[in-house]
Amino acid sequence: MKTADPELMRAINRFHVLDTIRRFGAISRVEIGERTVLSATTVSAITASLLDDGLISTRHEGDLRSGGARGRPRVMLTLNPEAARVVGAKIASNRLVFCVTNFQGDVLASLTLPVRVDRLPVEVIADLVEDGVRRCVMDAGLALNEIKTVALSLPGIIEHGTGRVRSSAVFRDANVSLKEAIVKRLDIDTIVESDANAITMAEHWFGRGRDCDDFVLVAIEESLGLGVLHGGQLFRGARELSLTLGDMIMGSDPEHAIKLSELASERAILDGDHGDSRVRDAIRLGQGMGRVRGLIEEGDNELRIAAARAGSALGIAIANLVALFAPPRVILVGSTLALGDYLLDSLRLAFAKAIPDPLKNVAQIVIDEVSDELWARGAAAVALGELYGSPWGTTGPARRSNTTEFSDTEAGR
Amino acid sequence: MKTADPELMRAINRFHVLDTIRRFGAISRVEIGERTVLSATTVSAITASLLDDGLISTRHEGDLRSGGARGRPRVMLTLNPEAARVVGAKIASNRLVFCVTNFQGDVLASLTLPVRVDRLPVEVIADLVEDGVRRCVMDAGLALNEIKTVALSLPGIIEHGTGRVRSSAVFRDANVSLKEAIVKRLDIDTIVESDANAITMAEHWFGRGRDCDDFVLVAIEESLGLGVLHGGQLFRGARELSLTLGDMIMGSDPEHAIKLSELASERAILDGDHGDSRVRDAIRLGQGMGRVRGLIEEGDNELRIAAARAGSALGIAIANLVALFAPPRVILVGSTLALGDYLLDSLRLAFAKAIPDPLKNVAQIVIDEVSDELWARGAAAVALGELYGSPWGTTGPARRSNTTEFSDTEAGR
DNA sequence: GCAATTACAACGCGACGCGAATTAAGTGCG
DNA sequence: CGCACTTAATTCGCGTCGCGTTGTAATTGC
Repeated sequence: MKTADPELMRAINRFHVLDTIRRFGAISRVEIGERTVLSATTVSAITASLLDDGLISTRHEGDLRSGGARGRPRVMLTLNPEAARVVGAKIASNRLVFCVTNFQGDVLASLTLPVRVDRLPVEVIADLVEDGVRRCVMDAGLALNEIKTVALSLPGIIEHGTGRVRSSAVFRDANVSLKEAIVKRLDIDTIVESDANAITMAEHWFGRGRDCDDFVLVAIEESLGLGVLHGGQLFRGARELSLTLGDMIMGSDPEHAIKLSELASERAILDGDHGDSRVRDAIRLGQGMGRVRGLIEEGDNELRIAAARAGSALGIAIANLVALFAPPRVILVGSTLALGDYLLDSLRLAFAKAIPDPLKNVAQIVIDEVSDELWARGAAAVALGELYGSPWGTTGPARRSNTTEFSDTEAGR
Repeated sequence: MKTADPELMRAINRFHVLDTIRRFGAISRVEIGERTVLSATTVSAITASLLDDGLISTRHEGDLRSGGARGRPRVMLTLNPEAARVVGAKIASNRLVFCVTNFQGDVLASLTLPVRVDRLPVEVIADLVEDGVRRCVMDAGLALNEIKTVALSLPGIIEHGTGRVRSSAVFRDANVSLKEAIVKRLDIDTIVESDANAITMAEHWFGRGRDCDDFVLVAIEESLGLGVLHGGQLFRGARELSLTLGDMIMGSDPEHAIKLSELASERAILDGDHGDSRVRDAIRLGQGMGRVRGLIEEGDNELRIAAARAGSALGIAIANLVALFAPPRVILVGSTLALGDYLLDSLRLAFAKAIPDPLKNVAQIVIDEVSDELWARGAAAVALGELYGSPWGTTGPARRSNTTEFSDTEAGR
């Protein structure tokens, strides 16, 4: 267990304040105090330190209290967007997506490389990633040494701590240290994270989970990912392993054990006899499910059934998750959602049937169709989240700024 | 999020020290410092405060360092067993089990009431619980006002915070406030917890999870319970709902959705055509599975198949849990384990088949057949765990003991 | 009996968060 | 135009925390 010392205490409160500023944008100190339940004194001290470190800046406008604004006006605080830049990336089997963001997660540049990395050797993938990162950083008008952290996200079972990829649909080899390969090439702090966790952070920071510190996210793409946000933080297993959903067994008979991924992954939906080359091409381009939807609408009954079957399986799996985690919200994302109601109707039905009665109204299900860029942005958010928590400045006590003290004393009197 | 203040800091470290003393029995201050990674100074201050509050006591013996014990001998510290007493209880459908423990969880008295509470109104059950608590406390030679907390555990979905029972196999009604009913009768602090969480704590404190801060426990009885220990603490869902396993759906088709409880609960195993009255009677007495094992050994093929089917389903469910939580250990408990290998062979086989390759060696499966009393003791441990964390003494700073100071100064010189 | 060794307590330091008092920076009314 | 009023933010002093250093206590070995 982590030992509790003043340093930890400050780290917690600093993060809390910084995160509050991020979430509510321009916000005054008083309001931070109200939201964090820290005293005004403490908030002042912490914000002074943050200002000193250049992580936030002041703005003397935007006080939007109701009309009669009596008293000393509030000084609004915002993140200093220039405080740091990070790169987030999504590695999928048929494309690499990069984005550079500033300190508050605004996208400065983004880049999609539609290359099929599927089953390539790690070293080759790492080369591609290096290339993408360098180009995207250049596009943002930055130099590589201005990037604080690179965060890579990909499907599969990832050891967050070590940056090892235990297994992934996009990797041929198992148990490779992706982090090491990237650090060797870029010499920048690198984080490797499951793509589901990345998009979970994205939803929490920018999307449908902004107002909610506890939710479960299910990512339905080629792989089936799972992200759990618990108390505002990503829930990682005991060994910092990321969670996956595709390996969930749907069936009671080990002889006929069917994994969820065999029912609900994109590959599974297409694995009728659809050798249709147009569809396969569309999938290469990452628009497979849109095409599939089109085919269903044109009357392809086989695909319709496959979609419904996938939806049913997912509905059940989600009900199982709700029974396990009892989250107030379940967010669904991923390219497979392009199937629309062909997937969702059966999903909702199966969920409703499967969810036990006392948990009926525990979880609200939210569908969110998101862009690839948001996934990459989520990876960036993972990186930023770690920056927010790490100590800046001079291992920094919340010291009163000495510089100001001098000028004040001399000029003022 | 909890705001970090000095009080929280002290609570954490105090708990940490107290818990270390509990786990390692007679232990010196230096050793506590090593184990908690707190400085010797801090440990001294905290232990002084704990001594002051009477929660621990010193013992000038038992220094078991290797032969050549040079230097000032270590003073060993132990919990003061008299510091508090709690009652733990297990409420099952056909029996109530109580135990009174002292501050370190030793059982002072225990009591089993073989009554069928199944489907009784809450008020009646509460009456029975009241009765049992009073009798058990008396058996321990104590008065009711010497009991600090009562912790009740029962199967089902429990809201730990409010003490409400959302649904339980032993309750006829849904969504009742058991805590309230008990407090009204006994006027003692009451905790309501799922029985799976209770036995999880029992395994952590006294059983097969002593050395391990992260594990998953599956309780296989009439109901199927799930306990998750994460970082040394019970993992509770966002709403402090306890987790259950029986509602996990084993199947992909919503039309034929089968809950795990329909395959692996004791009722399910017996629900062949076994109206055999001897078996039913045995079940009433809580020895059903032992009898079933006997019948299987006598050649009852139907039951053998049912047991194997249950094992398979459980093996798959456990594999799913491992895929979700990646725990280093999975502990299996519960009366159904009396079936022995008739259950476990198929369980192991199904688990091995279902677990995805990269997670092959993540989790070690441990079978632990435990007594009813341990469940009740686990409930007591839940109560004690909360006591360890709560502030004692005078909202107590780690003050240097004033009393001792006086006598020392006056007597010593 | 004295040195060496080890455990523990006492003291002082720096940092934290908080409440009360103080200063800053506006609005509104006469 | 100026003065009271109001609210925001800072400063100050207090109590607490954990930690490093120093001092003291209680042994063993020679």
